[in-house]
Amino acid sequence: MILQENPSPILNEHTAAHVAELFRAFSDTSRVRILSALLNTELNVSTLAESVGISESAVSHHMRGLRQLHLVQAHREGKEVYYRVEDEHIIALFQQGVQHVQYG
Amino acid sequence: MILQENPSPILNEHTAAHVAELFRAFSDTSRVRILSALLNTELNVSTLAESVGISESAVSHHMRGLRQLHLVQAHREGKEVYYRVEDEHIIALFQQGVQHVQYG
DNA sequence: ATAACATCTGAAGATATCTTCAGGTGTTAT
DNA sequence: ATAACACCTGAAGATATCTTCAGATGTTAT
Repeated sequence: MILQENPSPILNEHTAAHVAELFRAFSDTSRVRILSALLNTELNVSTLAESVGISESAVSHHMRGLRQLHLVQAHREGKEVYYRVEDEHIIALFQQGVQHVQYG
Repeated sequence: MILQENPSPILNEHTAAHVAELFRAFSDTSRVRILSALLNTELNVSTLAESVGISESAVSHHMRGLRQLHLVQAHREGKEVYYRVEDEHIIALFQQGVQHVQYG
């Protein structure tokens, strides 16, 4: 007897909310530019602010959100705080979105 | 002479905006649930509304946005309109986000 | 043509988001 | 201790987003 398995039932509210939260992290132009700058290297807040063209305060707010979702890691070096993308999985997810836009 | 190539410069405003727009499509709990329901099959608006637990009007609004981004395709069958995910690339991107949440 | 059903649409209100501003914290040098 | 620099934070205003509501459009059957 073969049990009919539902191939992928609808996500429950709780899981869906977390998935939405993850994608929302990538859903802002400034954050996308910040993350694109962090793909290969780690950078401090001032550098990010200058690269993206927004204030250091705005960068800081964005980084807090990304940090809380464990998408980036921060570490202090003297007066400066350097950020880098947390892991390769995040980079792959982000780049897949970029690729869809560029070569999709 | 070897030219130093910048491995991945920051995305320009225009491209970043498009990437953000793509991810924003996946950044809402209801849309995540809608898309999760559409992973294996195509479904009409009433079915989606019932599955997700929102009004048909709300579903319709969401589908318009997804359609405009070419993330889903619609086709009418009599009185009903069936939606399906546009292509495998979109499915892969979405599932990668789900996986990060579930096993990440 | 009319009725019933399925879907779509624009407007409106509640809520969330993003940036700026003003000031706070942490670090280093004098 | 003070100053200078880098970064963080909460509040506030402008803007965007999501759902609901009321009504429109499209389709099928009678």
